[in-house]
Amino acid sequence: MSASTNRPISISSFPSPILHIDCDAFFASVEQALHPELKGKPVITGKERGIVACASYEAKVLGVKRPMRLWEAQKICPQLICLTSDYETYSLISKRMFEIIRRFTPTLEEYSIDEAFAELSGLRRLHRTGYAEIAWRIKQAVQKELGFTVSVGLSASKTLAKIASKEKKPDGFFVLRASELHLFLPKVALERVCGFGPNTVALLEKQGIRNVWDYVSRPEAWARHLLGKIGGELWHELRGEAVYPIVTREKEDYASISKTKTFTPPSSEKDFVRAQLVRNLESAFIKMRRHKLRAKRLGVFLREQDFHSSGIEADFDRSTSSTLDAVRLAGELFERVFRPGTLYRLTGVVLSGMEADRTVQYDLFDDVPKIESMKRIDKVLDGINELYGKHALHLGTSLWLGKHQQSGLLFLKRPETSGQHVGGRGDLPERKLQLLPGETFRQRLGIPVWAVRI
DNA sequence: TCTGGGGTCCTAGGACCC
DNA sequence: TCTGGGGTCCTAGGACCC
Repeated sequence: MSASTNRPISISSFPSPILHIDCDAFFASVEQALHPELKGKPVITGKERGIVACASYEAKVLGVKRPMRLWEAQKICPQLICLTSDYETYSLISKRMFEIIRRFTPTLEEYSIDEAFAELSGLRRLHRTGYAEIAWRIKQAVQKELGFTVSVGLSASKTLAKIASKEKKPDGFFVLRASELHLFLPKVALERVCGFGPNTVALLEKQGIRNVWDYVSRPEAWARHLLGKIGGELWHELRGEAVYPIVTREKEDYASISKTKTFTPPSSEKDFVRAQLVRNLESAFIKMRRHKLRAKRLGVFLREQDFHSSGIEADFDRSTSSTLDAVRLAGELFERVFRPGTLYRLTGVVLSGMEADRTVQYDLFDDVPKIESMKRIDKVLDGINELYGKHALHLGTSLWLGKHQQSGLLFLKRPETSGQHVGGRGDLPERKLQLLPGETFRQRLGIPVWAVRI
């Protein structure tokens, strides 16, 4: 179908003008704005993870992409400047951007650290100009005050505005009127729709859908049947009928916290994989406690060499913020997921059912002294780890000790902190504790390890 | 895109209950 | 009793996003 034969979708041109603003290479741009000597140079962030988290346009031009491995990027581009991510600064700049946009319109959604949606309806009188001009002024204000470019799209729905902002990236400005959709959408590839991932695109192509116009030309019922709820919603959004509202209230808390880690080479060694999992569990709990939350539910998953993953979830007896509390359940779930002989490349934990860790409601059967003691242990643990680095003090289970794996012990791997005392109640049989004196670990691992009985 | 890490939401099918 | 129909809740997995 050629564009000229398409009939316009008959709706007013801007029922609710929606702006999407998207920073260009955000992390790298912030670095360049803050350190002018980096301007015009190929810069990436993500050094601490060994991957390219964000590449400046100068780097992109030279073929550096996300998430390329660092050594690969440096091979392509020897003059590449690699920086450690500084999320605190990025968040600060992000907040400033949102504040600038809020000077123009209060209806703002902080969609991600470098993206926002805003509603402009009703603002023409206030600003004494048209929607496109308001959008242009917002772009100019942000760029002037932050010192880097952003791309702006203006259209009739969030989905269309997002397509529009990508249209001329970087430093883009694009107004997509609903009255022009029949001319524009035939040129838009399916994968440009936020919500159409690789699988959906493949499915649509099998149905003979080759671009977004093809999609919106089919009946809504067809879209809903093929792709479910989201299929129907996007069908409307792409026709300029806004379905998704601008969510102005700030996201208050996490719905879930997860930690995953890939290890190479893949392993089928059960104790090793379990150690990786428990390490993730520790990290997730540290993060959760930092945000003063506790979780009701724990999920555990393993990813195989071929990227297939499987996992299960279960509830804790009561919601908890204590790592020690969670180790046993994590172990049980692990036993149910782990399949001998399978090569795994990643473990992950997901904490969900989050609530504020304030009011403690002990019920009749809770072991109150034990809960209190675990809370004290966590406090000491977090304190020491803050002082000496993450995982300086950690659970024995997250050390890989081959067949002599133990849980319920904490290990301190810095000799200088050996004087620290961790209080609490022991709940392991005495003989298990005696099996593994610190000296044994020291010999086995060749690093100073201090077992602390709990 | 042969693939890092942290999130959200949806759904099909099973369990369980009238 | 092997035979309905239907509702709700849960769960594992999928898909997608940044």
